[in-house]
Amino acid sequence: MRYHRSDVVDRALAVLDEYGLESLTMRRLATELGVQPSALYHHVPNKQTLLAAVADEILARGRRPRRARTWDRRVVELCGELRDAMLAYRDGAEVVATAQSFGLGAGDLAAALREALRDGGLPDELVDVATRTLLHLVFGHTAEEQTALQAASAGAIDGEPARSSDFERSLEIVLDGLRTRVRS
Amino acid sequence: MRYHRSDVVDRALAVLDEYGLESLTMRRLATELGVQPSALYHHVPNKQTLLAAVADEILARGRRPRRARTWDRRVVELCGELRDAMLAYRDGAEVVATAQSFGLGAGDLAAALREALRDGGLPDELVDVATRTLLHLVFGHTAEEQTALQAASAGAIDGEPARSSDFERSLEIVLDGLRTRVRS
DNA sequence: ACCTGAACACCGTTCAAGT
DNA sequence: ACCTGAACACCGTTCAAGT
Repeated sequence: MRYHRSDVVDRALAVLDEYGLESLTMRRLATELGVQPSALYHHVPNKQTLLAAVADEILARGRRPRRARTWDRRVVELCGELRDAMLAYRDGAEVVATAQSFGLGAGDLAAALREALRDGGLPDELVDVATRTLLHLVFGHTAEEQTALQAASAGAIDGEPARSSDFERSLEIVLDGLRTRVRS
Repeated sequence: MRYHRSDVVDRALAVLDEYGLESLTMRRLATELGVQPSALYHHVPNKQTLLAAVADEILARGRRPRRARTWDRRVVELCGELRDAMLAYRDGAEVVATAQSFGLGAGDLAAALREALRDGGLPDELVDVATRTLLHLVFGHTAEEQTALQAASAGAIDGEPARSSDFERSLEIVLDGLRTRVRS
């Protein structure tokens, strides 16, 4: 039973998806792998790094072809890819958002978003702000949506069901703001 | 040395501001109050509730007169109040954002935002989405800004300094999107 | 190179008992 | 009403030692 780093990350993602982030402990993961907790530190320097790797894996598994031709359709496509990737795993939004807040992860998506905005003719000094605005929106909305979804599936249906169309509508508001600033 | 709930919350906020969220443990707080950990459970049912109360206190201390007359200036005023309130305490953004994600806190600000948007003539079906969009933006931006500020003050100046003007510019993008939809 | 065993320094929470 | 003392069931991480 000799493992590599990728085995540890894969198993961590499986534990996350089945039992949730609060159950994803180093000791629990070790038990799941049939190994002592200390053995994990041969593959990963610490838990934070492991979670960043899990976040990257979530994004990698959610990758899909990007075929939109106009800049605004491309933004919708990229934000949708990010949202769907996070929704595909339990607590995915929280894991990815936290990792990204430490400066890790989502680098590829962010770069692709920036490129779409630049190609669309958004002034250079607005490209970075707009990219961050869009990312904050996707993270914030998806985390809220996932919490609501998981609460609902756990039987606690309190308040609004947080409809999925809200995401698109929120995105459209920001896109309208961006269109105002695109050189014609 | 007999305490009330407000003493516990106040001391928790002091510990948060001085040592950070990761140091705000029930045991640490108990030591700070000169009391056994178990004594805290007389004033608060659990740590999550305590953190929600700390979040509310942060927002309460950040309250300021609201005097803007137009709906869009009012939105800027409210978002600025929220941001400044969170920035005033170490890890404030994370604490408030987390508490709000559990459906607690920021209720007053959210209601005021909703009111401003409705008064501004935004269609009813967009008021809630727009409010959430604005809140996600403020939470996301402020958390990122605070992380950068704290990293910078700790000596680690990596990457961009996350300029404060980005917040206003991000807000303006969303406001432009909203203005598109306001009935004239 | 990868893992075990044992330890260190912690957590949040409960509960009987005291005043 | 508020607190102590003691316990329960955990954490992340380190490090000498084994193969």
